[in-house]
Amino acid sequence: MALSAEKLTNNQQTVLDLLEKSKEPLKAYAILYDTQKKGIKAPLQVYRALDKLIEIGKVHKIESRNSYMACEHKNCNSSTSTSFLICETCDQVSELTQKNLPSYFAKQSEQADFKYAKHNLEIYGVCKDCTK
Amino acid sequence: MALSAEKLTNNQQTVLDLLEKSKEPLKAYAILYDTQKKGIKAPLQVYRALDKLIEIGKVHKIESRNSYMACEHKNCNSSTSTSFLICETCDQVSELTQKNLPSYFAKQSEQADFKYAKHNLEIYGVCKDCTK
DNA sequence: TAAAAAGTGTTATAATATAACATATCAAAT
DNA sequence: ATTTGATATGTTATATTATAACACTTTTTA
Repeated sequence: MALSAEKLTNNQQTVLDLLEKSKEPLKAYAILYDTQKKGIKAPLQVYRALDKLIEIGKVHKIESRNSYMACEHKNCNSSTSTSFLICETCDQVSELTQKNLPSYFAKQSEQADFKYAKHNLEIYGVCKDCTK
Repeated sequence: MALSAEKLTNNQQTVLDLLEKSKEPLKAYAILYDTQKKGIKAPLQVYRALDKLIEIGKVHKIESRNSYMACEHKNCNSSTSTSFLICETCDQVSELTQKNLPSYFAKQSEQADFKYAKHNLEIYGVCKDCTK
C-alpha cells in the first residue's frame, strides 16, 4: 500500500491530531501529558507513534529542540530531508519549502567529494510576526 | 580579552585535546569516560567544558547525533552557524566550508518573511573514503 | 587588594529515549 | 475461512543525555 494512503492506528492518529492542532512543535513528554485522556499512558507509546509518523513523513523532528511538529505540506510522504525556520523570539517553527535546496546542497557536497543523500536544515532568526 | 586568545582551563583543555585527537565526533559520556584519568569525574564537568568550548567556537555540537567535535578551522571563534557533512556509512563528520551559505539562507528566508540570524545544516550522505 | 566574574567539585535529579517481552490486531495468501 | 507474517500494543524497567543547586576556589579587573 502506498505510504500516502496509509491508515493510521489509534495512537498514531491521536498523536498526529494533537500535533496538527498545536501552534508550536511539541516535546515527546508534552505529547504524553496531553494524550493521557485519549488512553496513551507511557512514553513508548508516544515514541512509537512518532517513529511511524516520521517514517511516513507526517511528522518531522526538530533535532536541536528535541521537539516534533506535523508536516505542513498536504500529503507529504517523504521522511528524508527537512528545512525549518525557527523563530528565536516566539519559538514558532515553519517549514522552508524550497524545491532546489537538495540540488544546491548536492552541488556543495560534491565540491567536498561527498555524495549528498538528504539534509536537515535549521535556520534561526525572527519570524514575520515578531519583527513588527 | 578577545575570544580567540582565550586561555582555556584544565578541564576545557582536556576535553578539547580529546576531541581534536578523535576521528569522529564524541558523545558527552564517552568524553567523560575517556577523561577520567585526567581528573574529570562527573558529567557536569564535561558539559561545562563543552559549553564554554562551543561558546568560543572551538567545538560544535552535531544536534542530530548528540555528539561533539572540535572545529576543523584554525582559530575559529564563532559559535553561530554550523554546516556538517555526515557520512552515514562510517559516521565521520566534516565541516562544509562555504562562505556564501549564510547569504544564500538569508535570501531564502527573506522570501518567507523571516529574518535570518544563523543556521545549522546537517547533510547526510557518503564520504569520499566510503564511496570507493 | 578587594570585588566581581568565572570555574570547580559534588550530589542529586530532570529530561529524553529505548530494551525486552508477552500479547493483540490485521492484512494477504493459501 | 484460516493460517501466517508483519505490525502494533501495553507494560515495566532502564539507558542516555543534560541540568539544578550549593558551597567553595581561582582568576581577572578595577
